Amino acid sequence: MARKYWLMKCELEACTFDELKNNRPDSTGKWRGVRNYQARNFMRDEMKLGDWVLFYQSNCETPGVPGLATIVREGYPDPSAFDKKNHYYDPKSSSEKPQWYAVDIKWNKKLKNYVSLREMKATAELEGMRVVQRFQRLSIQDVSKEHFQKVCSMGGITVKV
DNA sequence: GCCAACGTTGGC
DNA sequence: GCCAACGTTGGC
Repeated sequence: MARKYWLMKCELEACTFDELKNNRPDSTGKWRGVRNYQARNFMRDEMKLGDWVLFYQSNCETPGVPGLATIVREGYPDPSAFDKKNHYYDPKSSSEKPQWYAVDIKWNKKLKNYVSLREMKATAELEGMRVVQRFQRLSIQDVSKEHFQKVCSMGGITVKV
């Protein structure tokens, strides 16, 4: 099956890209707390081991992509939805009938140059990419191979895709 | 099942 | 901190 490419948004205060590398066991982050059905479906149905991820930082001074990650655990029921004390607790979700899913991602490679959203918007080849569209709030987005490669080359690295 | 109200996202 | 857009909720 063909490998897929994704963009995952993370707010800076949640976890920076460097923190993912240095502060997490095995440089692996558990992507939990997503409460949007479209993003849920991507995690539950489509993200596969080894898929590439553009790690995107939102809600900060210079939104953009600092680096790459890979999927190391495919969709599994999000445990934070079962935990009453958790901010993301959802009574509609149960282990018998989970509503929400999570994946784990692993730090992979830092781009030589940070690729800002502003640059991406100014790049003709990235036209049509979800993230450059105004008011695009989806936190997990599918990315075409061409767009993925373009962002990597803007970041100063080449990746075997 | 419509749709107004509300909450959240996220760039600027 | 503003505010447009959009997903979700809930009354009817």
